[in-house]
Amino acid sequence: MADFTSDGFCLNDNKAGLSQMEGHSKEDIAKILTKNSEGSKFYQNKKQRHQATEQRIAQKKKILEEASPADYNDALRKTDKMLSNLEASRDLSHTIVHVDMDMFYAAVEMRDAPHLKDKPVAVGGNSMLSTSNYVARKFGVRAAQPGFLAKKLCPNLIIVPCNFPKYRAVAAIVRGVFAEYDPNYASASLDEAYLDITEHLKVRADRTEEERTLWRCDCEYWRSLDADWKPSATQETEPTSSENNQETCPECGRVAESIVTGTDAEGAVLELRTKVFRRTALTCSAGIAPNSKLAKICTDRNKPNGQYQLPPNKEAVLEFVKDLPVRKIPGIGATTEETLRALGVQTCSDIHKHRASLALVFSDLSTEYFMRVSLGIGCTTISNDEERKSISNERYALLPSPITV
DNA sequence: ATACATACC
DNA sequence: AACTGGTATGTAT
Repeated sequence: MADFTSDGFCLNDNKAGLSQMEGHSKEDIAKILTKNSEGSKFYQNKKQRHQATEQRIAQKKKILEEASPADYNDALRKTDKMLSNLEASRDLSHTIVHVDMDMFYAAVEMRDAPHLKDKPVAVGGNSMLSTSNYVARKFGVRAAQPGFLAKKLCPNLIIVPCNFPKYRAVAAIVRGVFAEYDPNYASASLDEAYLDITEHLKVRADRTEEERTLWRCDCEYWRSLDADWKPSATQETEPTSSENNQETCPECGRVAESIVTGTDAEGAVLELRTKVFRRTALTCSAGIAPNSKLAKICTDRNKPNGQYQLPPNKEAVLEFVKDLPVRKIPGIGATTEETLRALGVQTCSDIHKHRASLALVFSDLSTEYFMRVSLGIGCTTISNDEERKSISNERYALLPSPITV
C-alpha cells in the first residue's frame, strides 16, 4: 500500500552530492547576520524597542516587589476563578484542522521550474523575502529576511520574484479541496486555513471503502488539475486484483496503487492532503486538534508533508501543553516571550505556576488569555470573514493575542 | 477618538 | 547601502 505521507514526493534536502553547499551552523549564521546588520538603522530601531521592553519589564518587577501578600492572595483567587470558569467551558466536541502549504511560494516556483529543485531558492525581492526552500534554509535563509542579507548567507541563492496572480490561482484550487471538508473554512492567508471537519466526519462515517479509496500511479496523469483520478472508471482496464490494491493506469498502462483512507480525522486529513497534492503537485502539512490554537501548533509537528493529531481529551491536551514553550503559542511573539521569561515563565505550565504574578502585572484580558493558554483552551468554531463581520461581539477571536504594554 | 504597541503572514 | 506592507487587536491618553 502506498504511503502518501512518506513517499518520494517529500523534499529530501540531505542528498549526497549537495556536499559543496552543506549550509551553515547556527553560529555561522548569527555571525554573518550580526556583521551585516549592526550599526544599521534597522538595528538601532530594534535596540531602542528592546530597551523600551526592558523598561516595561522593570516596571512589572517593581509592581511585584511592592505587592503585599494580600495582593498576591487576591490575584491568586482571581486566576483560580478564571481557571475554573474556563475549565467548565472546555469543549472537546469539535475536530478543528489547520492546513499550511509547505513553503508555498517557493514550492510553486520549483514545481514550475524543475531545475530549481536542488538549488537554494527564495521568493521575494532584494529588500524582503516571502519564503525559502529547504536547501536555502540550511544556510539560514528565512521568510521575512531581506534579500541582500540572504545573499550574504548564501551567495548562490536564487531569488525568484513574487508572482501573486499565480499563487492566488493555486490557492483557489487548494481552497476548493478545503470546501469539500468544511464549506465554511476560514483562510488565514493564501497558504493557510482553518477547517471544522466535525460535520464531515459524521457523513464520512457512512462512506464505503470504495468511496474512501485514492489512486496514484507514477506517470504525470495526476498532475491534470481538478481531476481526482480513478483507474477503474475505464472499461478496458478491468480491476486486476483489489485485495493487493493494484490497478492499471489508463494513461501509462503501469501498475497504480491505491490507499484506503480511514473514516477518522486522520483519514479525512490524509485524503484532503492527497487531493491537494493530486490537483496542484504541492504538499501541505496539517494539524488536528479540538481547537484552532492547538491545531496550528500541531501543524508544525510533522512539517513538511505530514500531519499530527492531538486527541480530543483533557489529559492529552494538558500533556501536550505542559512543556510547550510559550513562544509556540499563536499570539505570543518575541516581546511577550521576553516579558514572560523575565517573570520566570518559559513553558505553559510555568504560566500556571506564576499565575498570581501574571495577574498582578497584566490586564484582566491578557491574564485570561494566559489562563486559556495554560489549559490548552482555544476557539472551537471557525468563522470566515463574512461571518466574522456579522458577529460584532465575538467572545474568542480566532487568534486572540495578549497585549503586554 | 487617536496614537502607539504587538503579532501574523 | 539596504530590513515589506497590510490587517487585526489591545492599551494608554
